[in-house]
Amino acid sequence: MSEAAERHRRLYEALRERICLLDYPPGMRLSEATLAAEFGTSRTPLRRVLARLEDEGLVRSLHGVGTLVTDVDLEEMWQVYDLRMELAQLVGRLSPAAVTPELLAQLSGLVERGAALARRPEARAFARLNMEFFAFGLALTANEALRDLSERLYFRTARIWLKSIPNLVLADEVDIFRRELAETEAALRAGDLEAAALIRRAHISMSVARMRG
Amino acid sequence: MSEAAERHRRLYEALRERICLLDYPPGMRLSEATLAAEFGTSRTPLRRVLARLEDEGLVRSLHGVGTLVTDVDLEEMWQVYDLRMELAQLVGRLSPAAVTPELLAQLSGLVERGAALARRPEARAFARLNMEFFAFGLALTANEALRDLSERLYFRTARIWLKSIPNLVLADEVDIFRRELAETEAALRAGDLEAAALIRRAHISMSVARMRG
DNA sequence: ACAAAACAAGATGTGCACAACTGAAAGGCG
DNA sequence: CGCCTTTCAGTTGTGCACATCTTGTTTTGT
Repeated sequence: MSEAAERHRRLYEALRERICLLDYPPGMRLSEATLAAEFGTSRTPLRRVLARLEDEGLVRSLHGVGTLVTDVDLEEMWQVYDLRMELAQLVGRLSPAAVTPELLAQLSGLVERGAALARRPEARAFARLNMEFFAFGLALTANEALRDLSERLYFRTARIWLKSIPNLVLADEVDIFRRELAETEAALRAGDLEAAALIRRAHISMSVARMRG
Repeated sequence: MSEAAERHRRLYEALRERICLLDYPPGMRLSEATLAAEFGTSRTPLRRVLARLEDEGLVRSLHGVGTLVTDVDLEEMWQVYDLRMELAQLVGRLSPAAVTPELLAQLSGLVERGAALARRPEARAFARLNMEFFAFGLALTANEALRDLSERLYFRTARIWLKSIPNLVLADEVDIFRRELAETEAALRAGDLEAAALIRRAHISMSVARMRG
């Protein structure tokens, strides 16, 4: 990968994470000049990154105003969740990947970190772990288009989950998440990818219900 | 919409159409300077458009070489078609729209143009009609994310259909397309959006089978 | 004659200066 | 005091010059 592409990916993932972890809350004004200075580039490559984030709906640039972090429209987000659920289930049906020992080992690592999180619950660490579990789920399908679309939708909705945490009981959420991890591990040990996908869908559905309630 | 955004959309749609109608065949080298001159802008806004096309996988920019129209990797495309079929079916289930008289009138227009196409079959006109029918299909769901994703995938695969036409019998394809239009019209007149979605999925599936065969 | 090196043309990537625009604060006036 | 106007600081958008890179050609040395 070229040096320019490398930098683009680095900036893109950094900004996306800051937005999705609410370091840059909805409505916040990002300054191209400031960000460019922070990352040690000029505005030009940075603008290339912001353009991508804008195409993906995470920011919106207004001439003369600034680049604003988009707000999450709840009604639209529930629709996105509807779609995410369907895509999650498709992971089990479209080009399912082989369940390798490496994959199981990776999942065991997540389970362990889930246990650590239960001992000392913390929203931000939870959000990160959640992201990693999502990335793990993507590895279960070889359908690249499905992975791309799922990722796109995930990062589009990731913020509202973190935003809902104050209204929920963090410890309960961690417990539920750990159960999902355990269930997923059981399904994968049995080599049943479709079951794992259904579990994922079920948990997304229940998570939405708790957030809406 | 701002003037800049308007121009962006205009350039984007123009280039996307040229790529998908094979005016710009895979492998063709686009010159930023030439395109900018044609559209009467400088390279800067044009590069913003090319960046978007690159993020969507339609072109690829190589430093020192040029901006190349991507080739369609068949194995990947069949995966995309798998996904398109699922999304097409979802249109009937996720936030189905109301079947309005305007919608039916629009479909009647397409049926009429299908009849005209049958009298004088022509690949390019067929491709355009196909695109419009696709756009019509999107109007059947109110789920904006589903529309976005479907559109993305459609334009990602549109080229291989046009590329396969020489291996198929154009008149037969037109007939099949007209049958799909008629079936869709029947389903919508009955107010059965899910049936219309299933018909769409079935025809995508059969179309892929003919292209692969 | 051939191979390797140097050159040239042309492409995208970058940085900078300026244009266009917005929102708020300051100032003037009834 | 209230309201309109003007000014101003700050932001994104644009155009241009140049850096960097690739490829094909030309030149040169053996």
